[in-house]
Amino acid sequence: MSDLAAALDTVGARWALLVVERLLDGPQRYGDLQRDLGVPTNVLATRLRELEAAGVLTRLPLRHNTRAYALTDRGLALREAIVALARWGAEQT
Amino acid sequence: MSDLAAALDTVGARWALLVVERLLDGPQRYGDLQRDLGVPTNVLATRLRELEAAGVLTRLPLRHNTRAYALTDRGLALREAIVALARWGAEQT
DNA sequence: GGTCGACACTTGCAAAATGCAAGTGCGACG
DNA sequence: CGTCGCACTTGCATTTTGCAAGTGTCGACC
Repeated sequence: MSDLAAALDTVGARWALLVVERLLDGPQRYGDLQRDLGVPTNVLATRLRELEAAGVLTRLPLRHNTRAYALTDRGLALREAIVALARWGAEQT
Repeated sequence: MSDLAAALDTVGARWALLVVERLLDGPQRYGDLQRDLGVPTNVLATRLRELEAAGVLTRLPLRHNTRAYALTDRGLALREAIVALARWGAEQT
């Protein structure tokens, strides 16, 4: 499997990169991600589980039933790729 | 819609970026893409149609019922993003 | 002139992913 | 004790993806 295929295998699912992009601004809570992105709640829960399993993000317990999601170093390393893709998306010629 | 969401809207579908990556090496024929990538033929046909409609690639007629797919400038502009993603995928720490 | 093979798809259908709406558990607060 | 906010889960319809087989066309060969 090529390197690109490997990358897409972990962050190629729908909403995955958008979640990571949102977390580039710092840790966010579940409800914030849901409202900001408009992602269906069950899909968000699935993605967060997958991205955590892939070592892209971690859960930070805040209070009782409140936690925040934060990028790991591996997650932060996606910044370049996300910026490149976003710039391409902005060039609607 | 954010720039990233716009980008993913056109190249976020499964196999789309892998097709583009393959075309970075130069124009390829349908059968080549299919064999090299292992993508299901109906999905490949759909992606090529979508990517052509999005202005990412064009069809080059070669002989009778043979044509090649080549990236447009807009398609070539994806190189940076693809390289960044592939490098991230290669860093399996 | 008929047959065969290569090429680029299309079609039919099953499986998986996604989306929507409603429901669940649980601690805090009144 | 009841209600609220938060982080999910669950059930089900819709869409996407994948697999296998079939179609049309043209050139080469017999």
